[in-house]
Amino acid sequence: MTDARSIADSHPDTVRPATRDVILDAAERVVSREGSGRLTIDAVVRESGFSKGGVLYNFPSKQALIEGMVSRLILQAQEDCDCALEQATATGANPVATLIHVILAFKRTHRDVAMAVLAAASESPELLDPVRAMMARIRNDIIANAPDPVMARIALLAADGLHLADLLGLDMITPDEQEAVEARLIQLVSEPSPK
Amino acid sequence: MTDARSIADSHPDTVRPATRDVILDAAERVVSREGSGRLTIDAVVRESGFSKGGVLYNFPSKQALIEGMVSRLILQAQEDCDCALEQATATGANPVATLIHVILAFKRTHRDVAMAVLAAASESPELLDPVRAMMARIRNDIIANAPDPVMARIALLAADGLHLADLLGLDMITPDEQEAVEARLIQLVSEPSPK
DNA sequence: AAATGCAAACCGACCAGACGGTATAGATGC
DNA sequence: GCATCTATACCGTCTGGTCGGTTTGCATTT
Repeated sequence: MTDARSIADSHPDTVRPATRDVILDAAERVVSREGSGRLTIDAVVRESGFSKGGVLYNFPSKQALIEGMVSRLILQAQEDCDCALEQATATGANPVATLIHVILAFKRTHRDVAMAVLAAASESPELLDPVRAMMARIRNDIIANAPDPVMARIALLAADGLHLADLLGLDMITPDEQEAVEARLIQLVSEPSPK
Repeated sequence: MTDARSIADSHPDTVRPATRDVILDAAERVVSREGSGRLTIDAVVRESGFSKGGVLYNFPSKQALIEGMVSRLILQAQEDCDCALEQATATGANPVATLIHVILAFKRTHRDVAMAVLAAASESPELLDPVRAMMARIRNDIIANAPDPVMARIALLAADGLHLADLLGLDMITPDEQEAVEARLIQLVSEPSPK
C-alpha cells in the first residue's frame, strides 16, 4: 500500500501518463529555479499542477520524492555510461577517455538534477549510497584495467572536480580553458605513461 | 547600531571573550555532529549555552550566522594559502604543488565546516560568492605563471575533485591510492611538460 | 570610592508562518 | 461498484524571528 506501484516504475508510459515523471520534472524545475533548499512539497504541487494529494499519493513522503529524483538520475547516468562504454569497446576507443566525456556531458545536461541530489545528500547522506555504488561499479574496473591506473584516476578526479565545482557554482573556468583541459585529459590517458 | 562591533572582530580576545567565536564554534559542532540540515538556531542556542536572544543579538539572522561561518572559514583558508605560498617562494618550492598540499590538508582539517558551507551554499548560492572570489584570487596567477598552465589547472582540479567527493561522501578511494594520486600530482606539476 | 547613568550584551517567552503529513471526499476508468 | 487515482481541507510541529525586560561593564559625577 505504501508503494502501490513499487519504487521502480514498472509501466514506463503505456497506459499511465507517467504521472510520477511529471512530478519529478516539476521537482527538478523547482530546484533549478529556486535552489535545492526551496524544494518543498507545496512548491512541487504548485509547479506540477497536481494537488498535494496527488503528489503525495505518488510519493508518500518528501524523502520518497527525493529518492525518486536520485534513482531516476542514477538510471540516466548508468544508461549514459553503459551505452558509451559499450560503444567504446566496440570501436576500440579508450574507455577512460570515454568516461571523461560522459562525465562532462552529464555535467552540461543534468546540472539541475545533480544539484538537487547534492542538496539532498547534505541533509541525509544515506541517500547518496546508491550513487556511490554506481560510481564505484563503473569506475573501479576501468581504473584497474587502464595502462596507467593512477593517471586514469587523476583524470577522472579532475573531471569530477570540474563537475562538482560547477554544481557548487565554484568554477570560474572559461569555455576555452575547459576545452584545453578536456583535450589534455584525453591526451594524458591515451598515451602510455612516459615514466 | 546594526554592527556595534563591526563585522570583523577588532579585539580578538582581550576584554571581549569573543562571543561570536563561541557561537560559531557551537554551530560547527552542531553541523559536524548532526549534519548540515539540522543546523537550526535553537540547536546552536542549546549547543552554545547562550540564550536565543544572545545568539540572535550577535547574528541577527540565520543567514548572518551562516555568513559568519563562511567568512571565518575563508579567513582560515586564505591564511593557510598565503602562509604556505610565502614559504614556497622563499624556499623556491613549486607553488602549484604547495597549493595542492594546502587543499588536501584543508580537506582533512576542516571537513565539517566545509560541509556546512557546502550545505548552506546549496540553499542560497550567493553565500558562496566570497568563496569563489578567494579561490579565483589565489589560483589564477598561480595557474598563469605555471610552466604548464593546463597541467597545473588539471592538478588543482583533481585535488578539488578529491576534496569535494570526500565532502559529499562520494569518494571510495583508499588511503594508499590517495597517496599515489597525490605523489603523481606533485610529479606532474613539477616536471616540465613532456610534449 | 561609592553612587549614578547609560548603553551594550544577554535572556527567554512568545508568535506567525511554513512545512510535512493525514483524512476524507470526489472523479475516472474498467 | 471497485480499484486507481486526484482534490481539498485541516492538523501538529518545527523554526526563524520579535520583543520587552534584565544584567553587566564602564565611564562620569560627587
